[in-house]
Amino acid sequence: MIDLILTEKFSVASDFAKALGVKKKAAGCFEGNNFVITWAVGHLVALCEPDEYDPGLKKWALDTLPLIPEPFQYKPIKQTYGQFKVIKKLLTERNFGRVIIATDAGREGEVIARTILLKCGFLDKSRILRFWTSQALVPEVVRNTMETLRPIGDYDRLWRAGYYRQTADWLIGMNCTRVLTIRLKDLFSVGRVQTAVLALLTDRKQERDLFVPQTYWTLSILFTGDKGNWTGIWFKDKETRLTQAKTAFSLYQELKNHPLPGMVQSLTREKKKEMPPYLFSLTDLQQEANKKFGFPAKKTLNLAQVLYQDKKCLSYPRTDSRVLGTQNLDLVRAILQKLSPAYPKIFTGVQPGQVSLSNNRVFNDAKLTDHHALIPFKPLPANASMDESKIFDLVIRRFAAAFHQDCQFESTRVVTLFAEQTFQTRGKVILVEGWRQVYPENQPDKETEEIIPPLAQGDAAMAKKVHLEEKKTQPPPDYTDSLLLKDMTNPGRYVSQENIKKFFRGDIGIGTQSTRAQIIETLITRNYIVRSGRKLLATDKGSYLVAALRKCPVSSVLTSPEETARWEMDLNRISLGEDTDKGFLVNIKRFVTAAVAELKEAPFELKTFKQESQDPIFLGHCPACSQEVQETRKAYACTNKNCSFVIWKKIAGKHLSFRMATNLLKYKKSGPFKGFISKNKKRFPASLVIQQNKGEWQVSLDFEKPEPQIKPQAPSESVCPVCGGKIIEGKKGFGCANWRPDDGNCLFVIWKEISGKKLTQNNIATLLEGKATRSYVFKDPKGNKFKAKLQMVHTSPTGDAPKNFIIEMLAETNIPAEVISRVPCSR
DNA sequence: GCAAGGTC
Repeated sequence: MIDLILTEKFSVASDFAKALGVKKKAAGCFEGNNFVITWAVGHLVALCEPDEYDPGLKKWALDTLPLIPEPFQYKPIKQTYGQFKVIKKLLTERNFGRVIIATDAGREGEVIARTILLKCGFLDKSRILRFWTSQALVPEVVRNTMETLRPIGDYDRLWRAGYYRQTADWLIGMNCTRVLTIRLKDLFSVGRVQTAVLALLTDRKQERDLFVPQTYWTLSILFTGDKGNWTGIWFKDKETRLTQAKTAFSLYQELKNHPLPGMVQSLTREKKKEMPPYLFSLTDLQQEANKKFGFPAKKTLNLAQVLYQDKKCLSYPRTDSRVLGTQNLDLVRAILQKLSPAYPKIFTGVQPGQVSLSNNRVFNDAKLTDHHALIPFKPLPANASMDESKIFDLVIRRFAAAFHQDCQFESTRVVTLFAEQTFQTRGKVILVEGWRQVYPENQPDKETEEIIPPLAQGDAAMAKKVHLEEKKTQPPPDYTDSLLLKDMTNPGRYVSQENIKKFFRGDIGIGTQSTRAQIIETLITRNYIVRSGRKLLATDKGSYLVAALRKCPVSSVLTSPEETARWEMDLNRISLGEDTDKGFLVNIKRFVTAAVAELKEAPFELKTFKQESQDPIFLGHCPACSQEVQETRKAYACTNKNCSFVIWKKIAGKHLSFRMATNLLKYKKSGPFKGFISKNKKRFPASLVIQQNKGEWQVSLDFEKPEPQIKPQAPSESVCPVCGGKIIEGKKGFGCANWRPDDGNCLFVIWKEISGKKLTQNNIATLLEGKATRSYVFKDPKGNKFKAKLQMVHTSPTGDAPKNFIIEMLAETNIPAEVISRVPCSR
């Protein structure tokens, strides 16, 4: 008999095919060796829209609410109908011995499988088995798990929890959105996740608006003694702040005029350890990329998806886990072997002893969720973009760090007594770098780090200088993607009850890995929040919605992360079978009915909202004048008023996406694309080019065969990556034309000669594009020859200096490989 | 015109 295997996505199906020796690929499935392996594309089946129950519900009207379908119905999703048909055909036309469900091991995976089976009318549970593992699907894991298939009935509870999640979200979303939109006369979407997240943002805004900074003072003394200098900060009862001006100034005077030396009162040295960070979950990666590079959560997800799907060098990115399964030890060994020679500096400190199952910060089955942590599979392919390589770099460093030893340091605390007051000095000396050697840029700054002389108790301390500093208390910071993701993952801090708090920490969040980035974008498109630089700020419209809901005792629950996370906890209990679950949906229906009734009657004050101005997003630079090009309603147009350059969004009947326009600007040529429509309504393919026509820069269609990507021929056709100015040739380098102080004093330059190698114009053009050159021979200062590639990269160590470029010299074997040396792009 | 959850 032949068995059917159904996976959640194509990549998993191909893992199965490999493990089970199935070669032949039929339409929409693999077949051979007594298996047919097919796949879903995430959800293939969705809950019906209101008007699919009743066409009358197309119109939004108060008297049709609440909408509570009995029973709920499912429909195949249009976009993936093709794959649904393949599965349906297999299930109905062929007689399989067993149907093995191998969707992801979690609640949504169960929903995906069950709704497909339901919609295909395949209900013979005796033949359905569940494949269940969260380990990385290397062939051995697939084969082992195939030996321990479970009856599908074991997962009925999980399916029920998933069904409740799905229907509860539908009921809350459809009903509350409709009633509020009608009552407030403007589109106001409401949902279990989005509204709770919005409330975090509006609360933060309010907190900051109402914040009154308090002035306080700190006092410090630069002490000097036989052994050297150290700075002590005044403290009393663990408090270093002086809140009264009078006290602060009189103490300052007293210390300044104090004639006698003080002495070292106590000195404590403590050895401490810091364990390596956990491997990345998606949210962790998004937070880190946002902090380091300012990437929005969605951008990081997209980049990771490309690295997983196209470049195949990262594992599946949408994961909640920070650990791997114990069956993946050999996989880890193999990966380390592949990566170590490619990135020797990063992997040199890996401890073989840490690559073992006793390292339960890495290998921990109990902490595995649907997927395992995000890890690298192989070196980054050479065709990766700069942004992709940044993400990859974060992941391999995390991976390497996990197998290093702890960082060990000695922390020292000195208390100095002076004028009967106490002063503390803290120092930290790293004894064993351990995993921190993977993050050289994060080392404490040698110059600012206090180096404490080898003091001993009783040493005399002379005051060299007394320093009084006035400071102000700070409000909590505005949300960024990073901070918001953190609070969505860990809403524990919003929970008042201590016992629940524990459970929330880590285990329960608002939204899921796959959707958190999307939720942020949804709030933006609904005009509830705006992006301003790296910040995410609630708009008046967002604050108005939250305030309106909070006036209503029942509906206000939606604005409470605590309450919505509690629902999530109930669902968890249902999936574990720890709860009689009958009440859940009844309660949700009761809630929705009460909320709708309340919102129908509530006395709202109507307000209208203008669309708040967004920070414009630039596509690139204008070929005519080098100013920024920006998206408008109908076009992508130059922001310079005196320049008429424009790329229309519709050309010959075809819509140009933001991405297409961006590429077109960057390479002056993009495509070919299908789907242009001629005057006699025929469809035809063409490329888009930007070229000069009678002195005017224009977009036109090009029917020639596609050429490989066009590079700027000369550096002078490129623009300065710092300020967008023209690049001009100087004696020793190509630099920014805006170098004069009056023009912006831009100091960007690429020197014509680097370590003995003279760069060609082509080299410089390549560098300006952000790409790596081919390998050349260079000479170090001692005259030794070495081979390397050059690539210009963007450095922003603290996030405060966004426009700083350097040229890295990369060892020739791999990209982004070992950086041998760096040359700043600055005069 | 609406949710949240998958995957692309």
